[in-house]
Amino acid sequence: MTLKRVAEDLNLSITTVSRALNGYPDVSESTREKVREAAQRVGYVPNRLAQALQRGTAEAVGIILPSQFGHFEDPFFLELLVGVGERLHNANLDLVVCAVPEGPAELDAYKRLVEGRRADAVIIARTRRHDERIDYLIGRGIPFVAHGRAETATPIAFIDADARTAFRRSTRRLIELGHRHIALIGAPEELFTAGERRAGYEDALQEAGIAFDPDLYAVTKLNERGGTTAAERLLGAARPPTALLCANDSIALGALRIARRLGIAVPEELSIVGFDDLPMAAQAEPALTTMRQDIRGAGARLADMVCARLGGAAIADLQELLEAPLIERESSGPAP
Amino acid sequence: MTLKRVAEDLNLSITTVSRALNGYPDVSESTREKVREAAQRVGYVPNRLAQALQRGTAEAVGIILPSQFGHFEDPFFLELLVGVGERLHNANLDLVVCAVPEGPAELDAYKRLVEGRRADAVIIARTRRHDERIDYLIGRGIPFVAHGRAETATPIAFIDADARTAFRRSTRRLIELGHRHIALIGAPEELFTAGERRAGYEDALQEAGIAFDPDLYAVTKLNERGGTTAAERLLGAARPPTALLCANDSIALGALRIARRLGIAVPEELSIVGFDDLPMAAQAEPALTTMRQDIRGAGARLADMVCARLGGAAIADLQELLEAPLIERESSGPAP
DNA sequence: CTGTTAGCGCGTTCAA
DNA sequence: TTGAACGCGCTAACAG
Repeated sequence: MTLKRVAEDLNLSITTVSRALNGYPDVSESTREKVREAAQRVGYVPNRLAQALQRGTAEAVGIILPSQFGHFEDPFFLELLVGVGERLHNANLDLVVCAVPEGPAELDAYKRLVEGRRADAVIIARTRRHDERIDYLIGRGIPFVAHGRAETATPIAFIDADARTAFRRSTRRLIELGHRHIALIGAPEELFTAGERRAGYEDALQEAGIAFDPDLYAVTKLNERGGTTAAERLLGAARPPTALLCANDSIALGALRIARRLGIAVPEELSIVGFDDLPMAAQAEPALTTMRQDIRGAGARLADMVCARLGGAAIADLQELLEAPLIERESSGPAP
Repeated sequence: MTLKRVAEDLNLSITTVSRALNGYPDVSESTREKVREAAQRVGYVPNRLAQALQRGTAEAVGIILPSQFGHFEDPFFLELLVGVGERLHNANLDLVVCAVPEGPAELDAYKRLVEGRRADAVIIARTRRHDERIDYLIGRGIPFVAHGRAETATPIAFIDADARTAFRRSTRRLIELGHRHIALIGAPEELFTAGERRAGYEDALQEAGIAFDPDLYAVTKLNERGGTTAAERLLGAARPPTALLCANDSIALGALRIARRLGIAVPEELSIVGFDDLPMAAQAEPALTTMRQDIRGAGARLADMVCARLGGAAIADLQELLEAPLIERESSGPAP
C-alpha cells in the first residue's frame, strides 16, 4: 500500500496525503481526518526505504558483533545489544547488526555499513588502544559512539566503566585483608581497558609500598579458557599468590575451576575477584566477588548518545565514565 | 559518491556506468575496465537504500530479540544471532534486529519491520504452540523461517531440535540406571517445545510401564530462578524424585544449586539432566549431563533457509529436525 | 488550503 | 555498444 493509492482512493494529490499524515499545519482538519481514516483502513505504512532515500539518512545505526571461532560468545554482548536495541526502537531507529569473525573483516563490515549508506552512525565495543575502526570513522567523519575508550588524537564520544579506579579499590581491599602476593590476570594489552586495569592494580600496590612483580602478571583472552591456563601457571609457581585479580568474570570463573581442581580452598587459601558481574558470577560456587557494570544500562545510554550525536550534540558532552562498585561475595577473604 | 559523479568524471552516462559495474554483457571490455578503475579510485559504493527501493526489496531480514525485564538474557540468543548474522553477511543481506520487551509489543515490532518494508523476510525463535506471530506472517504472505515448530494450518519452514526423541532417550537412560521416580521440570506449556519434551518423557515412562505422576511434573520459565523454585518444591515432597529432567540447562543449573543447598549429593542421591549444552553446562560442578543442540549451526542453517525461501524454494524442502544427542557428564548416575 | 513539479540514487526499459 | 527517459515511494519547494 503506497501513498499514491491512498491518494487515488481519496481523489487527492499524493502531497496532500503526505502532509496530512505528517502533521503539517497547512491542511484542513476535515481533510486530515479523512486521510487518517483512509490510511488506517487500508493499513498504510510508509516505506522506510523511500523515506530514508529522500531524507538522505538511513534512519538506522549499525553495530558489529565480532564472533569468535570455536568459542562461545561473551554474554556481555547480548546485554549490550538488548540495551541499545530497546532504546533505539523507541527512537524509531533501526539497528543493523553485522556478525563477522574477529579480525580484519571487522573493519570491512563497518565500511560496508556506512559507505553503503546503510547506517547513519555506528556503535563500537571492546575498543583497542590504537583502534583502526575509530581512525577510519574519524577520518570519514562518521558519527559513532564507543563502549570503551581509546588513544586518539581527537576526543571521541564514549561510555566506559572506570576500571582503573575499580581495580585500585579492589586491590586495596585485598591488601587490607592482609594479601601481599596479589596476581593480576589481565586482558590482551591491545585493549584499552587492559591498561586501565593494570594501572589501577599498580596504583594500589605502589600506595602500599609493594613492588610490582612480573611473575604475578599474566595476560589472556577474555574467556574462561584463558582463565584456566593463566591461573594454572600462576598457581603452580614456587611462591603462588594468595589472591587473583581477574580482568573479567569469565576469566575468574576459569580460575575458580582450576583452584578447585588443584584442591586450593577459596577463599580460605586463595581469594578470587572478577569484573562485570555476569549473571553466573552470583551463581558460582563460591559466589564470585566482582566489580559491577550495568551493561544493559550502558547500552541504553549508548543509544541515547548516538541519537544526541546525530542531533548535533558536541562530543565533549558525550563522555561518561561509570563507577564499577566492588561486590564482595564469597570468593574473597582474609589472606591465609 | 554516487553513480552520477562517477559518470561525470568519465564523461559517460549513468546507465553505462551502472551496467559496467553490474556485469552486463553489452558493454565493451575497455569501458568496463575504465569504469571499474574509476569507481575503485574514488571509492564508489552503491547506495543500498536506493538499490533496495529500485528493486522493490529491502535486502535485509529481520529478527526480534525478546528481552526480559529484570532478567539476564538467554545466551542461546546470542549464539543464534551470530550464526544467522555471519551467514547473512556473506549472502550480502543485512540483519536488522529489534529488541523489544516480551509480550504484545513483539508482534508490533514484526509489523513495523515488514510493513515498513524494512525486511524482506523474518526469522522467529522460541515458537509457541499457537503463535500469533506466525499467524500474522502467514496471513500477510511474508516469507519467514522459524527456530522451532508450531501448530499451524499450513506447513511452515523451520529448523528444530527433536526434543521428543531426545527426552525419550534421556528418560530411558535414567530408567536403565535404575531410576523409577523421575521428575520433569518442563517449559511453559504455550511453547511448542514444551509439549515435545513432555511427550518424550511420557513415551519412555509408558514403555517402561511407569505411570505418569502429576506430582513429579512442574512447569517454570526457562531460566535459573525457575529451576530453583521448581526443584525446591519437587525435592521437598514426601517421596522426592531420584532424578530431575529439566527443559533446559538454565533450569538444570538452578536445580543443581538447590540440591547443593539442601545437602543432596549429585549424582549419588539425585541425577540431574539439562538441555542445550550451554558453555556453562560443562563448567558446572558437577559437570552437567545434558542434550546437545548446535545453536550457532542452526542459526547458519536458518539464514540459508531464508535465502532459499526468498529464492522461491518450497516450504516442504525447508523443514529440518535435528538430533539432540545425550551428553553424559557427572550430574547423572545410578539410582541410589 | 491544495496541486504541480522536482529530485533523492539507482536499475531498466526503449531508441539510437 | 551507448544514452535518454522513466519510475521505485517519498518529501519539499513553489505556485495557485
